[in-house]
Amino acid sequence: MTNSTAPLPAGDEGSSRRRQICEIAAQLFARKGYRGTSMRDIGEQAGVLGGSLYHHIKSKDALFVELHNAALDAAEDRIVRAIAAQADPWAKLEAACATLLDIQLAPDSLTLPMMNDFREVPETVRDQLIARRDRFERVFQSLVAQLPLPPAIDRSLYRNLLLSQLNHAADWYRPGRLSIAAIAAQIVTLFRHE
Amino acid sequence: MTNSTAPLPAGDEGSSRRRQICEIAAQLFARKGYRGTSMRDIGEQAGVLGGSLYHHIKSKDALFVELHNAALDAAEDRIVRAIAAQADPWAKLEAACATLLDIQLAPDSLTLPMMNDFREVPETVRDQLIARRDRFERVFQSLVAQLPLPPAIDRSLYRNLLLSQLNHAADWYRPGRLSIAAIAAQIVTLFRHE
DNA sequence: CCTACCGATCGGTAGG
DNA sequence: CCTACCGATCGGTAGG
Repeated sequence: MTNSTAPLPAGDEGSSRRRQICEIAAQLFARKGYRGTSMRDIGEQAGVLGGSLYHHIKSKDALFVELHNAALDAAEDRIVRAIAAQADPWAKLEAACATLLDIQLAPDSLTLPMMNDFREVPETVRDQLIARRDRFERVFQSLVAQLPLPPAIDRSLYRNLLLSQLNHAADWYRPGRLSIAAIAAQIVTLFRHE
Repeated sequence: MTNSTAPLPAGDEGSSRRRQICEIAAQLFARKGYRGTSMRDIGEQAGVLGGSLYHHIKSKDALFVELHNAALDAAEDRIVRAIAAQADPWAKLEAACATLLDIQLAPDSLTLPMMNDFREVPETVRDQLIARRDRFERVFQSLVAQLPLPPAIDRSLYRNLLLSQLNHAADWYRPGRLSIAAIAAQIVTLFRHE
């Protein structure tokens, strides 16, 4: 499982160059964060000066929101498909976890590492990111609703804990020791209570 | 349980004013992050201009490292004491989790929310933070080593997952619904497998 | 602790 | 896509 389908929006025109810039920007944002990435950084990777990028994009804010939402669209799509291939509620959960983990940990991931940057981002941007993320998390809400959990477990907390676990895996993950699938399996083992 | 003992280093001289500045800085760093907090912001809260702070501190970097390490010292101390009050390995784990969670979620927490800022920080600073954090995590390493876990569970992964869970709780936690102790209990329930 | 400033960097724009 | 620049902000310093 790799992350090769680029989660980038279809450009409106002159789109091939624009896509290239978006890919570069996504990679930089993912690696160095919103504030840690300057327009000049993006320009440098693209072989132009920072100011020249404004022919293709409206603003840094708008670019980030666009990339973030496109990444969540792609992630949601992959996860929904992975879930559909399973029948058992626990199998569905594991498929969803393995897919999200794969997205978060893929070495070429231009996707979600920026999902947790909320504090780094201007308020107007933050509101848009949170709205999209909340929608994304509904997939997991419905997944958790179907689990035969013991009544003592709080499902809302359970969902938050699981998502937090998956979304921050890149903080501690180092390639080589355990496979991503093995990690997903261990997480689901931990969360499996009935 | 509150977080009232300020985790701040003893000043060398003129220390009362210095302590005050450190408290203000810790609060701002915790709330807005390393890059999101300017020396001028800290000065404003302290009633002086940004440049005036340099009479009390050497640099922004050094201030952040100092606050971070002092916070970890205080956290480690509280956790070690909480563990010592318990005999059973699972009870020890729950005491440690409840304490760390309390530190991370205390509304007046000037402590660890900055523990996860690693990407926001200059490299030389990052290395120092990581070294101190690794030492902190040894407490949990020994805690996990004492648990009667099923052999299928990877203890290194288990520790990383647990710490990630506790350290990022502030991302989703909203006061009012579940108590911090209740959340800690649910986390330990999830992680309890034998 | 302030005034006054430094060199660097930022997002963004005008005008070609 | 570049040149040339804007106003703002940053960490930090000299000199008092």
